[in-house]
Amino acid sequence: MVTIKDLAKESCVSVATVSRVLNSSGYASRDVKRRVLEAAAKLDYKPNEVARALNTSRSNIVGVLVPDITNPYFPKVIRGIEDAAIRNNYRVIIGNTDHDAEKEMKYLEIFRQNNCAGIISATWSVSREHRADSRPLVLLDRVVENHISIESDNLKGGRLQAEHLIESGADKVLVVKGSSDYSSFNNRALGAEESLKAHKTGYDTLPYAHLEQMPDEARENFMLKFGGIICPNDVTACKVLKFLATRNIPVPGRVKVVGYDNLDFSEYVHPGLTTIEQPAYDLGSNAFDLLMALAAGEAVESRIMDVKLIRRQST
Amino acid sequence: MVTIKDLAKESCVSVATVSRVLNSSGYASRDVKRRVLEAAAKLDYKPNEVARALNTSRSNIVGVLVPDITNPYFPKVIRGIEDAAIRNNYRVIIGNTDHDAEKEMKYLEIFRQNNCAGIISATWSVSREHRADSRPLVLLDRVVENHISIESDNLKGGRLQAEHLIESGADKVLVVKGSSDYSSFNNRALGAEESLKAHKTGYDTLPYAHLEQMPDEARENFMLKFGGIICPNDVTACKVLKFLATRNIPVPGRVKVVGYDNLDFSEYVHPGLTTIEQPAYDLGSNAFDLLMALAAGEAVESRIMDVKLIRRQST
DNA sequence: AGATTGTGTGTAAACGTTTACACAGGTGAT
DNA sequence: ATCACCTGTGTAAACGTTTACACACAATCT
Repeated sequence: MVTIKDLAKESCVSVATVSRVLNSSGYASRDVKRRVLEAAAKLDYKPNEVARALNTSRSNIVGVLVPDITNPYFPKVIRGIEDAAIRNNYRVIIGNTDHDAEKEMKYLEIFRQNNCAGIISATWSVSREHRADSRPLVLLDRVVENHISIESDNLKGGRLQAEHLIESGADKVLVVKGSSDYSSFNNRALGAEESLKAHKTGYDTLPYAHLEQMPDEARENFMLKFGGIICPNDVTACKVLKFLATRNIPVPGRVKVVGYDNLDFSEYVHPGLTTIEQPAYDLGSNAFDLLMALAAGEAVESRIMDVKLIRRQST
Repeated sequence: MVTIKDLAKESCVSVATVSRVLNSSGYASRDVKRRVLEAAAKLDYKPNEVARALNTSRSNIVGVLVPDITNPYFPKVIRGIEDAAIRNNYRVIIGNTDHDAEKEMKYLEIFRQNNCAGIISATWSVSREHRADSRPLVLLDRVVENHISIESDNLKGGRLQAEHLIESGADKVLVVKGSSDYSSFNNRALGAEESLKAHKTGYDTLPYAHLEQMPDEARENFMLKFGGIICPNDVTACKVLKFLATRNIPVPGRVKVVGYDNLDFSEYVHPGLTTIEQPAYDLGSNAFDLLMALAAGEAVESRIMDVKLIRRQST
């Protein structure tokens, strides 16, 4: 491994000077600068990030916490973070928490042990434990008092879902709910209910978990009471679509279905899934930008990103 | 941050002794052991991984290279790696290479700068550049001479696809090919063709890229020449399914479709996709185990994992 | 002329570990 | 009694950086 010492020897200056030239901090004469830079190029010098992190107590690694990378919503978000990170010469360590507070804490500890520069978290119980830690933190898709967060406009998304169904002529609507642990799911349902009430459209709500455990016969009968179904995300919507197809219930003829997320494969199911697009990738890259601003001590504000309706054949 | 020095002070021994106790290396009296361990518990000491990595020139981070985490096949693999890593007190840094050799090199450099313990790579051009590096390397889903690799049995998978179609009574079969840059895709097609020949079943092959750019009319007519379609992966299969549904071609009545991967959503498309399941998660965790064995200097051999047919309604 | 300021460079400490080496005391064999 | 060896502990160097501090010299100001 070629170190700063090799450069010092090669260019006949001290390591301090080399460091200063490389980081453009402090003074250096034209000639010395040239010599150091040439030596660095000649020896193909790359600074050791570990040594740097040790010295400055701050690595260029950011920790990212997600419930489960296997959930198809997250890869895009992560890719957004990763790309932004690399552009800024940062790396990303991902932790899957499985909604488990203990795993979260374990990862937080790991991030600390690695002198991570900051944390982006899409899971829920962090904030309390995080208080002991002074590392910058950006919350993704969940809002907690006194923390910077970034999310998409879930209320609006919910409203769009409902309005679209109403416009498409659905008489009575079923609002399928996601896990109530997440503010994002709650807000989507809230937005939808708000619109349905405003338009005086009849509706019912039901957590997906309940729907799933109903026997097929009962589930079919229950669903047939509605002309439109609002789902908390596309995965759920696809399961609903699948069920309806299996029971030979025409979509959108008999019942219309609208999802949320606009996952890649929502385009490929049949009928194509009408859904709300959230800018998953941008959510990730903006989260990273916020984190950097935070780390730089800038005044930053939480951000809400816009969503839009994607019309397809399921409505 | 509580350091080894604090422990030394607290338990009235030198830092060297503390380090030895903590790592169970070298001697230590019963009493000293107890005092150090108690101090560590009392102060909630966690070793700083950066300092350790600097000293030993080996961090407990492994680098993972994938083409694109957004490709739905990879999250499972990565999750497998991640879980195995955490179990062994390792962390994972992921790099998306987008099949770009330059990005690969950049990530390899980054891994080096971070004193990474090893590399798991699912991309193609690494091996040549890697030679300068002595870091342990495990190749995933691709085989290269003189490198340890792990993959699923693509030849067998291809055979299973073909045999199943033949059994289901498909007269003539279309083998849709994936990118020829990947040995995995090539082997799948090879296995399929092998079986088709053995059973004297007529077939044709076509890269998916070609299929995709045909006008709808022509594509329909072309597809209707076959009773069965073999796809290189589930994403492709879903696109094909979608096209057939749009053109009102009955599946499996008129044409049967078989995919490869058994992604989560393959169960939720309609009709449910018959496919080959590869153990993505286990591929990942086994890759990590191989890497550890390699790093420990053990003699390890490349591994091939079994695949199996998942029957659903598309055939 | 002397004081002040700006520029350029080196010395050495620090970050938090691990580990080679030295040394001391105890045990058992000769 | 001498030697060898094992056990237990401390000192200090090393890993590759950054940076506080000191110093030297030149230019500018009074």
